[in-house]
Order: sequence, then structure tokens, then C-alpha cells
Amino acid sequence: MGRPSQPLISRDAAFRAALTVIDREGLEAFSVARLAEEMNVKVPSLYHHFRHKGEILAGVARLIMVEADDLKRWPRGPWKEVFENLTVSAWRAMVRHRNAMPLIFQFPPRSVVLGSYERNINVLEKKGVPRHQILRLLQGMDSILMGAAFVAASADPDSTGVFPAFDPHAFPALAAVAGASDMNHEDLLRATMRTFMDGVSPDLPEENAVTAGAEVA
Amino acid sequence: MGRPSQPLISRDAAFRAALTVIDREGLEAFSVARLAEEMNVKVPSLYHHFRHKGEILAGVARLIMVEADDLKRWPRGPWKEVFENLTVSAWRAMVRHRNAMPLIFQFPPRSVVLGSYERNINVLEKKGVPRHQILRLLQGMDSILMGAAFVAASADPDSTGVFPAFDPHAFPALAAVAGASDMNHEDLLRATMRTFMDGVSPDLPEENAVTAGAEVA
DNA sequence: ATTATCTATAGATCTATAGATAATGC
DNA sequence: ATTATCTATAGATCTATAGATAATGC
Repeated sequence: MGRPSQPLISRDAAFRAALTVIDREGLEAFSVARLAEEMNVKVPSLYHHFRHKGEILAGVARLIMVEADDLKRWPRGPWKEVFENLTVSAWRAMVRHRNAMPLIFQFPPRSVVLGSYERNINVLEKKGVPRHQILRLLQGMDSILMGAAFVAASADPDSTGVFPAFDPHAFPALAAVAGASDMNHEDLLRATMRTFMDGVSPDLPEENAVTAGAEVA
Repeated sequence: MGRPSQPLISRDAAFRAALTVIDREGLEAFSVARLAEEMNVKVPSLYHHFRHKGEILAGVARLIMVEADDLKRWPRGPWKEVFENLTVSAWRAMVRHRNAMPLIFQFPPRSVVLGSYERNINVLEKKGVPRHQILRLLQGMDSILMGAAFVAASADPDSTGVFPAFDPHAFPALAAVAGASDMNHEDLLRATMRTFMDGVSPDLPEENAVTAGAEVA
């Protein structure tokens, strides 16, 4: 066959195809051979673009974090509301690619994460959030986001609520309090974020005035 | 050789040996053959005790969560303080076994988690925490815990602070705010938990009195 | 008779490389 | 001359099973 007129493979296309395979069939099912098949290409051709399998997997992890971060465009509005919505978007991206979660653990895309922190710091500063609160806020939200993604992604995708099906006789106290709540994972994430943001940055009347005046496009 | 007088293998011993291998050499390095070697035993002998590899890995995930939960003994004292310390213990257990993190994702030990919720609900009720706050509190803390474990476990184990080494010229805003803070992962977890707990359950004077009187052994 | 080990091995993968071939771009 | 594909294959693993063997416990 020899070299084709149009390249059949690009690194980016390979990352996307790999993610598709992982989304559809799970991380265990992924292999270089499986990826080649998905791209209608032969295995050694992929090794022309990548040194080893780990390079592909790291690219997939990066792709997901870029997708999660890409939505963080900070439209105008009160920063808590905007920040909450953007974090939910990031959470959705991670849950959408739940099968790939271990990759984000194994190949943390540091530059993407650092870039996201950098921009969010700048926006929060412009929005008038006191400087000493900013790092606290971002790091806490990051923990909450990653935890919620981890928990939701590892949960049974078919179950409606947050808890898996359980025998109420075996866990009576849980049955009593869980029965009262019908929150899903996303509601829970929002509630946790709001409580946390209000805790770090209480809505003092003067502060609201400052924040409202310091909004950013 | 035939059957030995004393059994060489128990399921529990196998789980522990597997965890040792994973802690020491990583999840990738784990195989049934590697486990057999670690236990000075042959591969088919392990298949006498387990149907397949996944059964072993699920047991490892369970073992870690039991270790994380085992410390939750609720000594007497103000519930926020006690709850914070117990959550830090659980976090430490997970970070100690960071290499196994993907297993907790892949084989979530539901019964252990449900049991932990059940007991914690009972204790918080006895400590006088208002009923409607309890589920909110436990679920939020769970997210924060899992997120902090995920983030800390995927971080460079050698780096001192929370952020990986980065070029301050590339991320100036981050450099400015991060330079001011010298928190490590554990400090950060504690700060986030406190903020969250105070947010869900503010320290009203009357409530403090009730809580103090309702402590549990 | 049952249980817990072993030896031996089937059979399926899977990663990665060597070397041929044909299109491209200087 | 370089680049991007292919064919062919080495070589390493890895999971799991079949069947022999010897100790146990009824």
C-alpha cells in the first residue's frame, strides 16, 4: 500500500478514537489493536505516531480534561452562580467519560489543570473575590468536583438516586434518612458546592456590591 | 506435593498479599502469577480459592475500604472535630494505598460504604445533629474525602505542596496566590471539611449546648 | 470422599519492531 | 530523501483449565 495521499492518522484523531472505544467498551477492552481496528488502520501505523501505548492513554486523559475545562468560559453574572455551573459542566464531562476515570488518575494532565487554575484565579480576582479566599475556593471546589465525579462515575449508571439499591432492614437508619431525600448526583454536587462557597465567602452586603460592580465579560 | 497439613492460602491472606504487591510495585505489575510468587505458591492453587482475577481485585478494594472505615470509632468529643479526624484517617488509608485507587473505582465495595453510612447516621443522630442535616453532611463529606484522596493520590508523591512544580512565568497569577500558601494536602482537606461542616451546621449557641450534652462513647 | 496443593499446558492476547512499499516535497 | 502506510512476526505475558498427588476428616 505505501504512503497514502492523505494521512490516515493524526495524533488527535487517534486520541478521539481511543476515547470512543473506551466510552463504548470500557478501559479493559482498549488495546492498540482495538484502536487500529476502530480507525481502519494497522497496528504498526499507530506506532509511527506514538512511541508506546501510554502516550496514547495520556493523550486521552488530556482530551477529557480539555473537554471539561473548555466550557469554563465565565459568562457574566454573579461569580458563585457562574462558577457552580461551570463546575457542573466539568463534572458532566468526566461522568460522560466515566470509563476513562482511571486514566485521569494515572496520567494527570498537569498543564491543563494549571492553566485552568491560572484563568480561574484571574477571573475571581476581577470579580472582586478577596485574594486570600481564592486559592481556598479553587482547591476546595476541585476536591468536591473530583470527588463527585469519582463517586458518580463509579455508581451504578442505572440507579436513580445517589445510593445503590440496598435492603432497608439491613440499613434502617440510612433507609430513614435517604427515603426523605430524592437528590440525584448533580443536585448533590450543587448543594455541596453552594455550602462550601458560602462558607469560604459569606454574602456580606458590602461584598455583594463590590462583586456586582466587578463582573467580567 | 499434594495437600499440605496447614493450608498455604486463605482468601484474606491473598487479598493482603495482593495489596502488598500493588502498594510496592503498582497496579500494572499485579498479575495472578505475581501474586502466586509473592505467596510462594503456584498459580493454579490460587484458582482453587478464586474463580477469576477480578474476584481478587474486588477483595483488595474491599480491604482498603475496610481499613479506611475501621478507624471510624467515634470517640467522645464534639462531633465536628471527631468527624474531621476520622475522615482524615480514611483519607490517609486511601493515600497509603494510592496505587490501588482505580480498584476502588472499578469495584466499589458497596456494602462497606453502606455500613459506614449507617453507623455514622446513628452517631450523628445521637450527637444531636438535626436530622435534615445528616444526609447532606455525610454525602458532602464523602465527596470531599474521595476528591481529596483522588487528587493527593495522583499527585507527585515527592512534591511538598499541593501543586506540582510549575514555571511561575507561565502561570503568574497562580504563582502569586500559591506562594502565599504553604498548605499540604492534609491541611487542605481539613480546611475544606471545616468550611463545609460549618456551612451545613452553623454553630448556633443553643445547638452547641444540645450537642455537648448528647455526646456518645 | 473431599480438599488443597502441584505439574503441565492450551490458547489467547498484547506490545513493539524489522523491513518492504509507495507517495510526497524539496 | 523523507514520510506514512503496510505485511510479517518475535517474544513476552497472562488467564484459566485438566489432571495427578497427597493430606484430611468422616
